[in-house]
Amino acid sequence: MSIVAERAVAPLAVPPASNAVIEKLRKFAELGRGDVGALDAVCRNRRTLAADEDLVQEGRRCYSVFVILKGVGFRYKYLSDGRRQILGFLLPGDMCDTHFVISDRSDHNVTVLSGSEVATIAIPELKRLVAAHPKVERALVRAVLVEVAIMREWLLSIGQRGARHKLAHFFCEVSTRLRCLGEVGSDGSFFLPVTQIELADATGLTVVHVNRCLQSLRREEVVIWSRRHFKILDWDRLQQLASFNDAYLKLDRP
Amino acid sequence: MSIVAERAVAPLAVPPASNAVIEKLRKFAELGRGDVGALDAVCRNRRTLAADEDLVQEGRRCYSVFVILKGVGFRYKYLSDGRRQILGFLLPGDMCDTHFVISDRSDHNVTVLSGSEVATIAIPELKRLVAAHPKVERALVRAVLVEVAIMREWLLSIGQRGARHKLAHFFCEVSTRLRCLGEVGSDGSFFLPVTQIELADATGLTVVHVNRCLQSLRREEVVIWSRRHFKILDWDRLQQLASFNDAYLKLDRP
DNA sequence: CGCAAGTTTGACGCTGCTCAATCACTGTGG
DNA sequence: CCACAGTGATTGAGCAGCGTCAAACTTGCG
Repeated sequence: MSIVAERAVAPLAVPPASNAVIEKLRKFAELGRGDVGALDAVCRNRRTLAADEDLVQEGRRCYSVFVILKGVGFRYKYLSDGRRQILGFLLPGDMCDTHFVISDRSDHNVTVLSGSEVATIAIPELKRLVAAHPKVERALVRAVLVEVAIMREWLLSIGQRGARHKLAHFFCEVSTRLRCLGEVGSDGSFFLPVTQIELADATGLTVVHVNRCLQSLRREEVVIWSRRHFKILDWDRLQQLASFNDAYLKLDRP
Repeated sequence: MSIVAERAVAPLAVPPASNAVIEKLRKFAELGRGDVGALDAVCRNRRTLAADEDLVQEGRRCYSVFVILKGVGFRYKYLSDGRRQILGFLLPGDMCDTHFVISDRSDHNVTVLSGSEVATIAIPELKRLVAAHPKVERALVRAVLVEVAIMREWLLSIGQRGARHKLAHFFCEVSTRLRCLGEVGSDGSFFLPVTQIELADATGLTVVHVNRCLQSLRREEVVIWSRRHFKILDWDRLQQLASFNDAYLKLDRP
């Protein structure tokens, strides 16, 4: 039973000037040729980051926003005793902290995992972009709304679900989001470079307990994993465990 | 030791046309006379609600937004097994679901407590308002940012704090927000019409445990309460228990 | 090869949950 | 005015889910 996905991406259909952000925002609004061009231009300043390099730090002033082009990032916050809560994951195409357009301070940290690629956009540049491209602005606002909906679902999950159910929900959400990006194989496998430590901090559990729960999910042949590669064997069961409904991840264009 | 506040409001300083929303948004932007007038006009359609009447229901279409003028409301979400998570509280001046401007569906419920007064604003009316009054729009966006910051803090709290600390944090946050509204007496007392059931659903604890924790806080003379009236006796201790920092509730105007 | 980071396992016990009963308060109808 | 019901607060007993501590093991990497 191999865990590794056969190449999930479909490179054929991708138009010349495209990247993860463009693909994502296209789902939220009908973008014109000019919109796409402007988005592409604004993502020109790219870099690949070392693991655990913070993009944004609590309390610091920020003069630019970031877009994940490749890899995974997450927001997090510390408690004074050192406990950490992960607030949400950033997948390719996610733009973080668009709110710096209004406020230049952050109340939380953002980091990326091993060798992710991000684009840096200066705030004035972003302002010009949305001013000149109302459809892009609309799409960005929608993206933010989905992000907040995800936070509500996390509150529900962390507050009310039991440990196995929290993990099940996490896998449902992340794999659904990755599937939208074409990064889940037809066999339900995907690559997610998070450690059990991060899984723990995201769900409000301890590493030890996460480990045991994962194993029980493996024993029941729901999810298996091996070195950051996960594979969902029984989606129905997983969804049922999580009482997962993907509605909150989508925003129907009215 | 009486719990009830001596009248905390200062009716003298209030200008003729004002309400909770105007007061709140004034903290986020310098509003002109026209802005205030428009806000006042838009809040004309008021009504007082029966307890536990839902303003918004999950999955339903919505054609208007609501503003809390008096009283308390909250957002919540159910799990399929009936467990409920409260996602956040709405205090006077809070406008809920401004995002209906973009999407007309809600993924969660909103309700108000006993005899709150709300204003209903039709979406097109709100759109006209923000289009004609950029300062109001700016203030509304800021209000949303603070709301999201509160959600992040709740994720941290629910995920990482212990029971007593969750409650302490809850009291810190709510009393700080109420203080901004002038609804906390100089002796630290305030009226908050929530039951221990709601406290439990907000913190992800059970009623029984909430009760025991509250009592331990009372025994230690940190907080006391009696029929919806709370009084913070030892703010420093409470803040320390919660490791509370009010920064996330404020947005410095740059 | 040897270290560092992450995973896995075991033993133990506390925090917080469940179940269940009682008490207190408020509003209702007779 | 009181009996009664409904809602919320309080208490107790018992227990389990999850955390803590600690150690061994596995994998990646210079």
